[in-house]
Amino acid sequence: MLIENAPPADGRPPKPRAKSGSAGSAAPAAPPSAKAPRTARGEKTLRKILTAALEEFGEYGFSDASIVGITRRAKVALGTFYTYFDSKEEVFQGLVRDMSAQVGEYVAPALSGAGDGLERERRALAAFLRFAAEHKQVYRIIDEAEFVDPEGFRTHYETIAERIAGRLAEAAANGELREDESPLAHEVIAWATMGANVFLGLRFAVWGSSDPEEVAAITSRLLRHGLGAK
Amino acid sequence: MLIENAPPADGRPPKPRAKSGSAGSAAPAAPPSAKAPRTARGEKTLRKILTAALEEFGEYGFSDASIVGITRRAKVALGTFYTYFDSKEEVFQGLVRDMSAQVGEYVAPALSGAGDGLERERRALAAFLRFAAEHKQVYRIIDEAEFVDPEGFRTHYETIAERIAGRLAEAAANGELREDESPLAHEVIAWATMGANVFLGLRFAVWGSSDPEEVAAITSRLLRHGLGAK
DNA sequence: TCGAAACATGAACCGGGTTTCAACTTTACA
DNA sequence: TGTAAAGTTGAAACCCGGTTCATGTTTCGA
Repeated sequence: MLIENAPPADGRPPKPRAKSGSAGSAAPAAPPSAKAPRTARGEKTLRKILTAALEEFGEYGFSDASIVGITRRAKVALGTFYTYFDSKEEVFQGLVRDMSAQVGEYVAPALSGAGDGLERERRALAAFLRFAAEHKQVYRIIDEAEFVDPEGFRTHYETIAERIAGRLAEAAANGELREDESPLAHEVIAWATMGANVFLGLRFAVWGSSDPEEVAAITSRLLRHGLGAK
Repeated sequence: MLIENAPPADGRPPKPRAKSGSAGSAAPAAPPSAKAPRTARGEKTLRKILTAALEEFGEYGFSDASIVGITRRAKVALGTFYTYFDSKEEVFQGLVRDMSAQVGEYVAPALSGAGDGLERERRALAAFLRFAAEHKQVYRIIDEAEFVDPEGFRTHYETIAERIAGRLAEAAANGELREDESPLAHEVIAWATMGANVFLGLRFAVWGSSDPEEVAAITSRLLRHGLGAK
């Protein structure tokens, strides 16, 4: 019986995992390791491929999506794909990092402006729900990253959780929050909040389409006052 | 041509989705459509295959998992697999339904006993976290169901959300909860709670291993009193 | 204008995993 | 004990999509 991710009983060779391209947060698109385009034409083609990949992966999911499908959508030849990416995994990774950043950029503006910490959190959720409704493929891709690009997936959520925790700490320092002595508290609350947001997005933006403001308002009351009577 | 699941823009043939076996909640294991074993020997073999499949999928994920891998673990011949299942997708589906039920059964006992509604919810979360820690493969499989068996995935979470919402309604009827006039409120809160629980499981039980009671306690305070000062 | 580097093309290669199947073994039951 | 049904076997057919590569085209700086 398995202990903790014990190595397989038999000697199955571990899957080579493509090393993550540095990518960083430079240009809008996410060019991979050492295959960045050197030309205006190349730049354009790369962007076409990334857009096509987003659609293809968003529609079919990773394994049913095909490179041919991507290049057909992008209206380039099959081989062109390999001018910019080493493998199917690699585009996917590029996409995950790109999309991850995009969510952040979309939500950021909601964080500035009037109101206390919890009010900012409310606006962040509303923004996130709007984003999810408008970009359902992105949602799917980030979810599937758990399996195709675990590192990217983890980084994505850890980053968000840290941001939330940071804001909580700030609000706490301002005396806006009830105190919770547990050292784990901030992190737990951050992950709880994030999980709530993600599932609300899935249910009320991707699957259904309720008013983001209303959903955010209800959740915000929950976060501020809790459910207990009195 | 299919109506639901609108066809892709181009003429790509829609993936045939195996019709879900009735399965129901009869025997412990989840036998598929019309291939249930008729013999003690068969029953045993089926169980071996299901156990092996759980390990294989849990370890490698759906697409990297292989039928050969499953049958090797189960110590049966490759062909035997097809005595019980029509395809790789079908075992996975069977597993999802099985695991979904298992989570429910594990958590159920925590719901009876002393305490008000929110206290029961706290115990449910603690139980869930224990389950997640002990069955990381299950966690992974249910997550991956979003892509391999969307219907099973959706059913799983809708069922849980309904249960939570039901308990909330009950607690509300008992006057235990602050009132929220919005008609959406119960459902939103149920999904928020569920999402929080799932992410807490991922972070503090699957990835990390914090004390379930502590995590549940923090979350419970959040749910009861909120974060607001005073 | 010219040449080298960047880019584009798509047929063919290739490997691996799913699924089939005909022969064989075990079980159930009269 | 006999035999039909249930179950088992694993080699091989089959399929399919990722990846390669030799050839042709475009870009761009000198």
